[in-house]
Amino acid sequence: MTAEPDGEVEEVGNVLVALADPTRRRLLDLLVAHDAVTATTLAARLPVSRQAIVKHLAVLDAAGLVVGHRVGREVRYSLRPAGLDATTRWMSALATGWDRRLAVIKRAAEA
Amino acid sequence: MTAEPDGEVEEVGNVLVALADPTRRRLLDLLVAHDAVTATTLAARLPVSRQAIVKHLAVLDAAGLVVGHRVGREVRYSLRPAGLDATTRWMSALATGWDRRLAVIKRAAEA
DNA sequence: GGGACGTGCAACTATCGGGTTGCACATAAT
DNA sequence: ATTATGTGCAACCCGATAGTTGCACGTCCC
Repeated sequence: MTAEPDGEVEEVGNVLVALADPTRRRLLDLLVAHDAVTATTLAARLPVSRQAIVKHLAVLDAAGLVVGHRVGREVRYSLRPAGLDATTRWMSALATGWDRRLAVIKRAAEA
Repeated sequence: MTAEPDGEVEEVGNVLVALADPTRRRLLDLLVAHDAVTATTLAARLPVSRQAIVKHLAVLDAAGLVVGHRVGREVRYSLRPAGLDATTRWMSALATGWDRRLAVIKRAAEA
């Protein structure tokens, strides 16, 4: 009914899963502060091992929220703002959908 | 620095975790279509048992996305649109924060 | 009262996800 | 050439979670 581009729904799912983890959210915060940072550097600022960070970055990358590009022997990770777009849209659409639905119910209740 | 109301961040986390599960999302969709529905009814429309549904509804309730009120021997569940508000705000703030940050970086790169 | 229907609680299983350690490999730096 | 630093890969541990089944209890209907 809403004419979804189909792959969109899976993309949103990936982003939601990615954002559901607190360590991953902290990671994104760190990336806002310092762009193009290496996994090792990030690990120094969080209470988990570098490999844990790498796994998290892989999840964020799969969700399209982050990219890593190689510079010599190190890999610098950066944010990817466009990765949030679809999910932000999905979420506000959900919210307005709920509100509209609720309005209908309320109106019906008053009849 | 952003003067968060503190408990807000945990609330957002709960909502993100709740939305991360596909079955839970389908459940919310069903609730948009039919308000004030019982867990048994919902179970009939999904490929999982009633108890699984009940657990999911408990998670959604803890996240503030849903409420159940008792009517006789049955419990009817309804959406709770306000539960989305904080998370929606959090997310668009995140998006605009990223964009601003990116703009700064771009400007610096051109200098 | 007695069946039917819906809910609540508990135990149990199995998979997934976040985290760890250990080591091999590649790229700098001296 | 040797050392140091950073990445990549694999095996493993453990707690959380999505799911199940089974049964007891409350409530409506005849």
